[in-house]
Amino acid sequence: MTMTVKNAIALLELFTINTPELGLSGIKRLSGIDKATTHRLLTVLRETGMLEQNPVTKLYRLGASVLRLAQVREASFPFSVVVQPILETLAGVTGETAHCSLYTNNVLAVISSVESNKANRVSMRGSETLPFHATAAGIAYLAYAPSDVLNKVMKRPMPSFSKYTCTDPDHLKKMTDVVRKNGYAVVDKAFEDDVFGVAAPIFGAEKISIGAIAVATPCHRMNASLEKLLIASVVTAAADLSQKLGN
Amino acid sequence: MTMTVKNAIALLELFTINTPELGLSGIKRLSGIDKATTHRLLTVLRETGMLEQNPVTKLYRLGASVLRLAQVREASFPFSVVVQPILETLAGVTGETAHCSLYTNNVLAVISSVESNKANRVSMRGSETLPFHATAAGIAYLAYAPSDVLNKVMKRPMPSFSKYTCTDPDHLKKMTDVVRKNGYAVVDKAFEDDVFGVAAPIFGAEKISIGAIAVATPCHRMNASLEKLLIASVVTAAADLSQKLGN
DNA sequence: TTTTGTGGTTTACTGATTGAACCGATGGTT
DNA sequence: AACCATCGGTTCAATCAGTAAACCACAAAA
Repeated sequence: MTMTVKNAIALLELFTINTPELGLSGIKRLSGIDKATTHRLLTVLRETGMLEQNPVTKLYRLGASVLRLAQVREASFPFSVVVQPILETLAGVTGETAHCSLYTNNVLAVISSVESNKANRVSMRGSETLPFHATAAGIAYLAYAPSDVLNKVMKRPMPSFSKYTCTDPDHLKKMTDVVRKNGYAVVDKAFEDDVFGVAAPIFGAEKISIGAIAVATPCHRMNASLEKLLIASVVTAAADLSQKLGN
Repeated sequence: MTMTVKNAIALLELFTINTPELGLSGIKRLSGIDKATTHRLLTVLRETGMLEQNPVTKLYRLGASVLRLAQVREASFPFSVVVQPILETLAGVTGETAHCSLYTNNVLAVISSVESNKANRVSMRGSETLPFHATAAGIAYLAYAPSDVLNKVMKRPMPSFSKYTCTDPDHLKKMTDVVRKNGYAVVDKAFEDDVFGVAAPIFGAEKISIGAIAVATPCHRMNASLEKLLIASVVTAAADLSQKLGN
């Protein structure tokens, strides 16, 4: 139902850091929506300021309206501004890339990240949304998410990103059990080869997770003592954030 | 046409800094849309992450999706991050409240502002969008806007906010002529009693304005030398911003 | 008990949405 | 120059998704 609105929002979601500008044909291709429909949706989105169109290249990009909306949200429910220093501390203490993601639209959206200053580090460019089943952040989130979210994820296909990706629903469920026991998630090489991730959930009201805070390290740098440090730091950071959010 | 999407976006625009959380009935009241329709739109917006709902109070608020969208836009077309220091300088030099707004959805949306640190100052709280005909920012923008924008504004009713508000289309047009001659706009007590505003347009591609940068002062503090300072500072700031935006 | 307020749901009807086909322009190939 | 593939954008009849009125359950007040 209400496919029209869903389609319109879906068009907005096509714009990413790697593809910040798109033309009509590209949008049609990516969305799979009929070209005429796409064009009409784009027109409305342009008229409402959600999108802007470069008059010469005809390419569309996200408009000023999204800035205003984000501003309103930040003013009433500060997040980015609260997360930023926490991530900076986390990245500083661990020396690795730290990021924070929130549940939206059936994925985890990376809202903020601070990259390690080591030459060999994990970059978040191109990872704006994280799959639940293949990332530490995803597993950590799922462990404390409303139960229907976990069920939905288990029902949907779980694409494999590496030979270590968990693709079995039962296995996934067990991993969340472990997280609930430990309070954090550790995932090795499941999303990207050579990336080791540690994450802990961040809580909204009623002990239900709303996202996760995580640290990602190149595998070769991993060892037992670093792992200990990462876990302790991430757990602290997540608790700190949850508390600052007033929950 | 495509009223559905327009309505959906309109619902998002109802959330403001002063009313960051709204219930179904309130949204229905503000939007004038049928309750069932409103509810279904809200449901879709919630499912897509544009809105979140407090499970206990049932109130809706803007969701994490808007943060992600804003992040994408900022990454590809930095604005807030570029404007911020310029506004800080502007507010510092003039000692008055400075703000920057962009054209969206038939209004100027205040994207960023830095308030004066004087006790008696102009606050931007509650002024998230500015009417064209009654603010210095609006006039400055209109003077260099695509001609159809000015025509549209002149055709629509121009509500009066004070006894000095310009409500005559011809008068408005003349004001924009003056702006084009001077390069800046000066508007006295037209939007709020006791507020004096100076603004200059900021340019995108092709010498077409995309918004404005402005300074607002309590009237009683105004005098000829302060006006000179404001004008010079605003013009400089706007030019600086336009140039930094790469146009 | 009745009224008025929430948030939320169901229904038959209808008008808005859809998508194949089309258009004109642009740019590269042969 | 003729050709082909794209591009962005438009048309219009068929149909399907959205609408609005009425309804429900609950809570607080009168």
